[in-house]
Amino acid sequence: MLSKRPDFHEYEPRIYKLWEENDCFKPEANPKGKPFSILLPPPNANASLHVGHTMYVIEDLLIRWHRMLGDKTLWLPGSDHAGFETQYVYENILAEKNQSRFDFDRDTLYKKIDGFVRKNSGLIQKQLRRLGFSLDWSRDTFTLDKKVVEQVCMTFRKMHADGLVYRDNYLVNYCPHFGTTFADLEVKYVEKKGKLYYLRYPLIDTKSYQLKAISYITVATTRPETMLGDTAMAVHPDDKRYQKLIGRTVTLPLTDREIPVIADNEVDREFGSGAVKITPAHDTTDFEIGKRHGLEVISVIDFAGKMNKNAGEYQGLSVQEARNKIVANLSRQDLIEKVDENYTHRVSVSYKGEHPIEPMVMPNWYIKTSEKFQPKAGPPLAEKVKSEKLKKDLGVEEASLGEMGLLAVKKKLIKIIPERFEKTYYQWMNNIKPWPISRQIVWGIRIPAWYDIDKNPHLQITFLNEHKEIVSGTIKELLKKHKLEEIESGLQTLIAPVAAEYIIDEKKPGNRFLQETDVFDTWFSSGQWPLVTLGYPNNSDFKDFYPTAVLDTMWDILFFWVARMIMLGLYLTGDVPFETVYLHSMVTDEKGAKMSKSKGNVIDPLDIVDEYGADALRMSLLVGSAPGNPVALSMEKVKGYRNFVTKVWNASRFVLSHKAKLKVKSQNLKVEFPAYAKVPAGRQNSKLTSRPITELPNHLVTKLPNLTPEDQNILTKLNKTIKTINSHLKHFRFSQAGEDIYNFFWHDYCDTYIEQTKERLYGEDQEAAWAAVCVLTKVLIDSLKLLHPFMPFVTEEIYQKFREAGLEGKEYKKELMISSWPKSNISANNTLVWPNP
RNA sequence: GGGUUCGUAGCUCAGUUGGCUAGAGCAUCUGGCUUACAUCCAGGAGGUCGGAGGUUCAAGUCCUCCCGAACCCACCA
Repeated sequence: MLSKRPDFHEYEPRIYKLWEENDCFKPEANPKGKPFSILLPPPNANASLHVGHTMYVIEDLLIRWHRMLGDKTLWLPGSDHAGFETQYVYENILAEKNQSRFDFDRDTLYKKIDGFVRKNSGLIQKQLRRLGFSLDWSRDTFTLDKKVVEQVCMTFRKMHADGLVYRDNYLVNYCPHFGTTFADLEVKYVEKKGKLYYLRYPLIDTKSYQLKAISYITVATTRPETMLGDTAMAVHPDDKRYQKLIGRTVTLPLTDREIPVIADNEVDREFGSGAVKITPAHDTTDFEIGKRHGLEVISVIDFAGKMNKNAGEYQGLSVQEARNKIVANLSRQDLIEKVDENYTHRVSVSYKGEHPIEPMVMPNWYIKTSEKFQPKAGPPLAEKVKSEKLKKDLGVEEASLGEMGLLAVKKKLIKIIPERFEKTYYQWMNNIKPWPISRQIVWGIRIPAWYDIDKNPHLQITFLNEHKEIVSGTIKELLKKHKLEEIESGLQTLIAPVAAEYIIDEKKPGNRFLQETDVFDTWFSSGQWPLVTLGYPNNSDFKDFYPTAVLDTMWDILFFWVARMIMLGLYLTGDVPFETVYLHSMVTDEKGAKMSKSKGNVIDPLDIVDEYGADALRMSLLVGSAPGNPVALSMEKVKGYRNFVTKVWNASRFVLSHKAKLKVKSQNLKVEFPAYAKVPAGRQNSKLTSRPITELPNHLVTKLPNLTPEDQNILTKLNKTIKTINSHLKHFRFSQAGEDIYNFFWHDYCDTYIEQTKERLYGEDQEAAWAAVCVLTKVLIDSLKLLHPFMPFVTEEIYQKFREAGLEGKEYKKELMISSWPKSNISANNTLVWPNP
């Protein structure tokens, strides 16, 4: 008998164990079903559960539903090494001990972080279990597992062979604080108040007749210190004020250099003086302009954020110090026209820690995304690509990664929900830029490229010598004083010139080689997630489950992750990695504000699970949320669904108690519960005659002659509900589905139908009571099934109680979670029909 | 600058390809401790669906403009 209130603290862990021990989470539970799979977006290995992860309940909902439909269902878990994020966390720990990454060689630092991650991993897996997630833990994958590293390196090798990999000296978002570059997507902008300096650059040739009235040109800048790297001044070609100056030369103050005045459309005539200084080495726009005009790139800031040797007397100063000194010196020469002290502009900062980004020119590894290519080995693209739709549009034989990614969605091979994100996706894919895949950190998969030190004497090396002192220089110079073994074992960083020769190999190709110290961007490895987890190319999981059915994630990583998986999936397999992309809600606090530590409004989902149970939390996240829109999580809402859990519990308690009461009497009546005796005329020979009512298709049940109009009514409503819920789930309308089953159960079943049966249940007519219990049970069990994907724990617990009480029938599997989904059979005009015999 | 979305009851939001008197939860008011459940039940009040025009037999839903809010991308030297 059920207790008066559900004790979820007691049954939730017990039920999860029951499922796990009976292998319910494995696809082998339905070996003959058609494959249905979802990959859990891998959380950071060292992370603990936050409220964002709880939205994966959508995946559990889909997975549980399909499992009950009889599909061979796989939900595959994993965790991500989260390169930069994790190193960031670890460096903070080092800082507490007054240490930094510079105190260790590369390999030692890697091992320390590895130890840290291993110590902290596993926590989130436990927490995901508490939410009831039916993940197949036997297939758990970590992005630094051997098989993953091997595949990622293989992919890189293939891309290199296909001419998609290149190194370039490009202006990158360099963060001097972390010592690494960031992709554009990883850079944030913050509003900052600063000064706008108006600098005068003296004109040469002022004696010329037309120009004698002008002795200098003024430019406006927020970064006067970069003037040392200026290689031109630019004006708009149509700007009348400067027309005559185009092609002339100005002196670069504080230096002995002379720079040309050029014309470029990028220049905004309205801004400042309409003339702009061009520093290709330290500004994105300037870099582009410099490229167009073939300007020299003079870098004046080094990777530590200090002025370098090109800065002359300012060498060694920090950027800020140099700025002060330069402004003072210019001022002395009367070359500062004015200073706007209250200028608001947007400054680029790293997304973590918000340290200022210093645009820098340095060599990085890139993937070509908009150049057409043709695989060097294996079948040509057009043959390999599996979809006819895509093939047709790829043209005869060539396509770029970006084009393939774009077409996959345009041709509906992948559907994005909500649809409006397809437009955003197109916009991004149409303007796709080269993908920088190298990061200057140690925590990640090291790029398998090797430099022959004899052929590349200019490799720039930083290492810890045997006395643990940092030594820097070119390899050629360093080898004069140090042994190669000493350099290699103490290696921190290696920067190879763009032109450096290298070999791609997973193993060291020879004694006199050094490996690249950059690692792959985390998204390069997680971009291959569907392939590495399923065991591309030969594993049976890959054959069974690729392409996966649904990819569910928050919209903020649509480009970081989803787009990359699409491109890499198509590139390697010729097929899309998933058929539907579902972009779920961002969970906010009850006022709709984003949760953040600084705001102090962070809710720990496990606190909610402790107080109200996992089922209540799950329901709160599923109902009232629309894809792509935020879902506000309030305690009031959770409480409401906790009440619903109690309601389901009590209704079941009611049915179970009457079933128990009946059992004694039914023996007197010689009627075995819940078998039924009466079948409609003409169906006596049916196989169905000896089956319990709870197993019968609803359209048969409603025809039973000993049912009342109320019974018929609830069964009809149940049928309708099954039908609409199927439709909602099929179309990813989880919120609607949840609301419908909630309403059906609470209002139709409990408030209306249960009340209607009381007269019979408490009456004298045992046969009538028996019929009522039959229908009560039938509708309850079907409802538990419909509710199960939403609230797995309480429904399974109740189901187990019914089994203990003797719920008979072949169809009753041991666990509700692997039982079959209720069937509806209602024709278009909503009347019940007989099937053809 | 380019793009997307939102504005529906006091609050938080649903509302599918346009189709019966616009829904839910919470809050509120009235009445009930009826032996499944007071974490409950029965009932009520509360909305000119941001504003104005248009398309249509029919508009919360489609189109145009306006007002207000949020977000994404690019980026200001």
